[in-house]
Amino acid sequence: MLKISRKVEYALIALRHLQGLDKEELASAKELANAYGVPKELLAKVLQRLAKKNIVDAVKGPYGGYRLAIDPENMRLTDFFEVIEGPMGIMDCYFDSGCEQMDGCTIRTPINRINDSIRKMFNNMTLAEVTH
Amino acid sequence: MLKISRKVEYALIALRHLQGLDKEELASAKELANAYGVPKELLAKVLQRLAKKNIVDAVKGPYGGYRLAIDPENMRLTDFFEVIEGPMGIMDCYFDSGCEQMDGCTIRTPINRINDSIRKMFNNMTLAEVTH
DNA sequence: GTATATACGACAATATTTGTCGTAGAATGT
DNA sequence: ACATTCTACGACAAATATTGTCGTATATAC
Repeated sequence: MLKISRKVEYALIALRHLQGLDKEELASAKELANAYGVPKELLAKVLQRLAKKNIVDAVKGPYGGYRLAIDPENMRLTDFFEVIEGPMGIMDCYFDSGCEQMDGCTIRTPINRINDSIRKMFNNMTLAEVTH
Repeated sequence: MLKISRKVEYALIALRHLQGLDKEELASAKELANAYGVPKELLAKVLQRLAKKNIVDAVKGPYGGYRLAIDPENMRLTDFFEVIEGPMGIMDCYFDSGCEQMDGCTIRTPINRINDSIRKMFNNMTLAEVTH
């Protein structure tokens, strides 16, 4: 329960690496995958996702790769997580969904309070706190 | 990400119900399952787990069932969650495990900080806050 | 002894996550 | 022009985890 996914894990590792590079310096998916023993294709996909949201810049072609596009100090952990996975909630019914028990469910409200607490917590943390 | 499981959900619903009963009054797994439209066998298993940990009392035989054995005010949410699922951590490497990247992993420390924050949060909440 | 409940392990079905593959497009160097 | 090396992206396969079911044993009430 309450696990973060590999994708998030890979993203954090990659970002931490990018953060250590000189400005403008690039690292390719292949490079990163080799360096950390992580499946290249999957890591690439995660990076593509981050690129789409302008968290990293992607440079195509030979000598291409990725570089950090934002200041980790200014990125809330909530937002970061939600770029990679969907919306973050301790229960599905928080955001969607075809839950049948809508009426019989007696714990929705308290559960949502927990949800809010977690969100609040992640809202108060920046990406920098994880990537160092 | 960060979802609680059905099992926990069912447990909370059941406990909330038990809390509404008179002291000594019992509710059977069947009753609860019907009342909330939840698979009986699974709910039963969860209740058995709670019984084993003396969170509820189990009474066998006809007219048997379960009743609350603790005061929800005195039960940390962390402990409750961990009765039903295993140890709670945002990443597996927190508690076990056969993670290969032990050396290459650069984000273990910060991730553990997050872990601790979540645990701290749940430690400061009681079961009563969810079951009302 | 029969009916009804918990206890519990084994197993099946489902859903989710993780990982792989194939193909296309963009930039670079020859 | 063309080969190389990278990103982009969708489709699919494999692995894992969750959820749900079933069978059987045991305790209790009547």
